[in-house]
Amino acid sequence: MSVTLKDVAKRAGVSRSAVSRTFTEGASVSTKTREKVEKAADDLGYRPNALASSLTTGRTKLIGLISNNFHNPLFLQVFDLFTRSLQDRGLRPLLVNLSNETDPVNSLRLLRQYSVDGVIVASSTLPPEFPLAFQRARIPVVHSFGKFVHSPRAHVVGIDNIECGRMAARTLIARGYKSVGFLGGPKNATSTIDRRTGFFDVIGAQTEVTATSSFATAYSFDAGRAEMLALLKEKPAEAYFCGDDVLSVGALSAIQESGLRAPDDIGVIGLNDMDMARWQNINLTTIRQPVHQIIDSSIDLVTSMLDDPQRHPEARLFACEIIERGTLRPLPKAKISG
Amino acid sequence: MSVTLKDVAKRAGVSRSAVSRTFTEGASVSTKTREKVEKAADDLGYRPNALASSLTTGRTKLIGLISNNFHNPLFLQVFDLFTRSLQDRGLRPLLVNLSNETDPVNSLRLLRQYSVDGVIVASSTLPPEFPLAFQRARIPVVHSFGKFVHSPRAHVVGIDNIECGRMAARTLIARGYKSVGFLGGPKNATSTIDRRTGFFDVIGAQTEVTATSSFATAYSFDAGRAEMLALLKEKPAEAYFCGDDVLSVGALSAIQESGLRAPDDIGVIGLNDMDMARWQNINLTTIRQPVHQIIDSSIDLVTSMLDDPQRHPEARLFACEIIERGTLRPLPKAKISG
DNA sequence: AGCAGCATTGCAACCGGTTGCAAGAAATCT
DNA sequence: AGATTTCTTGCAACCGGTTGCAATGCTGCT
Repeated sequence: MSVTLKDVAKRAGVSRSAVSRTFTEGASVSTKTREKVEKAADDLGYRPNALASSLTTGRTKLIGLISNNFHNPLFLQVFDLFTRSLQDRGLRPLLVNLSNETDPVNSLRLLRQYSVDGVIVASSTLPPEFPLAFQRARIPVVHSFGKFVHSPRAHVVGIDNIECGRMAARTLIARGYKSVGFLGGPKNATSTIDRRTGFFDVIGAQTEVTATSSFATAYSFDAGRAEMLALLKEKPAEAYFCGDDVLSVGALSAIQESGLRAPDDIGVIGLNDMDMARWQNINLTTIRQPVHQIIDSSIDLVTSMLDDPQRHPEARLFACEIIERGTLRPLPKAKISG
Repeated sequence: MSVTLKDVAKRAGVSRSAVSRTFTEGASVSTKTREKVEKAADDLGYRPNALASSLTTGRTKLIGLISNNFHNPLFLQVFDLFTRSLQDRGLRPLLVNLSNETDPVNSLRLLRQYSVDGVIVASSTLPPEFPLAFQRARIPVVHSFGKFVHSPRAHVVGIDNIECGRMAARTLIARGYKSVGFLGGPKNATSTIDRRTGFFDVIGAQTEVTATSSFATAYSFDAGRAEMLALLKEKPAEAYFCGDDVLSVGALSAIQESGLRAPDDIGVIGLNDMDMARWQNINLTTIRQPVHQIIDSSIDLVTSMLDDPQRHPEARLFACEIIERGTLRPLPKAKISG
């Protein structure tokens, strides 16, 4: 069938070990044998079988990439970056889609059977307990886009959702909105809870600003639209902080469908800065998650754990940034003191 | 480190073969040994190492999933469905991102090293030659979303782009548009070429309809928008068939930004029916690709090749469907004869 | 009881590699 | 040149499983 070590060894007239060594970084082979072997390998089109070697080396270079966010446009970027960065480092992503089941046990079993070197859990909606199952199995794990906690039990890298809530609130206040709303995702998602907490941290300190909060049933267009339509039936706030960009677009759609306009009638600020947010016909003001850095950092962490499995759990936070576009009214002109 | 066959064998007081056999479908083991082994395995938390067994069985249950479409929202659905369907059949997707390089050689090498059982190339922009590299290496391969040809050299499943072009043309004609345009993706993409061919097949037969064609530099929002802005500077057609939904949304954005409206001033019909197309604030009339069926069929094909590697190459076509939404003017009322 | 026939089991070889070890070859030193 | 050190190399065992084969145990039959 396929060309093996033995075939190359025979053709080159050397032992199997010699062939193995020519293909092993830093092993002791003379230039003469190396050349013979390389010639034979080239002739035969030999490539070492990564799986067979993993048996003795204990390294597969496979990284489990687990996610349940297959409906959020941001995650197309996320997958793109993850797969590219992993590839660039000689690692291969083994993708696990958690859409059906949130049971870590199955995916753990699966990834153990394939002896992945490490696991990246890429999800903002999975609880911090999820990655712990991998940790207990001694599999290096990083929770990417996970919830920040001060003393994490497993590595987590992401943003500070509480701080994002604060940023959103400050942004709305600075623009002079007097009645504002929080439109979150699912009530029990940690990201929703944290973003809301930060939002009310700041709003609560403002006596002249009133705030409401409501929750969409999912981080989806439909849920955002439905929730906003409901809000529009009552007296809506002047501006909303939506817990996510897709939610925001749903809300914007509801606003437009009701014959209103953003930002003139109602302001909206999202979170994520997904690719579509910058599209001119959406033009969403939002809070950008530094996706690129989160991903690079996650991969750094997981690879560093390959060398040092006992590495102490760490939480890495990245700052977010307000991206000014067209769905919030502009800042009032600064008063020139004189 | 991890629990192996030997550990279980020792604890159960049987040979390693006995353990192996209890975990092999259809092997001969007495109920008594099976029970002993299962008990021991449970106690120890044993799971067979899939990679080790692949050495002797020649099956890894790994399927290479290769794509270069990490910027098209449709592909988030595609990845979702592929990963789920593969998982449901006990197969694991090994994802390869071709964004950087279109060189099949590297990915071929990589996937061979991991002895994948089969490969699915999921891309509408890669040439039919690409999958052939895998075929030559005797790796079962299916080109999903690939170009239809009558005597394919490798399995291909997708839609008939020529027919889609025809459908688009007929749809525009039926709505009474007299000047229409084809707004394609990259000039040399096979999908663009075919869609254009079909479109002009039908339009060319109509004497009273005039048609133009132009090409965006990529299947992207920006490219679609840029191209439409350019078209709007001259005298634009009454309606456009855009080679893709993202392109369509870009075009729609350009139309709106120019103070025009769809469908009142200019009609647009897309292709794909990505998730966002149905969003109320986009509401794109488009041609739906039966993504679900294409994917299921692709997996069927690739798995059937595992059993019969010599299976004759086959092209599977799925019919597309016009999805009526709000970016084309309605059909004129049928005349009631009487 | 004796025997044929089938099911179960362990041995040992194998899958495609890696690696510790000792022996032989080459290089360096005195 | 001879002694010593360092490089190379092949042998053989091993990684965690699978599987053909022959030996054994069990069943049912006459």
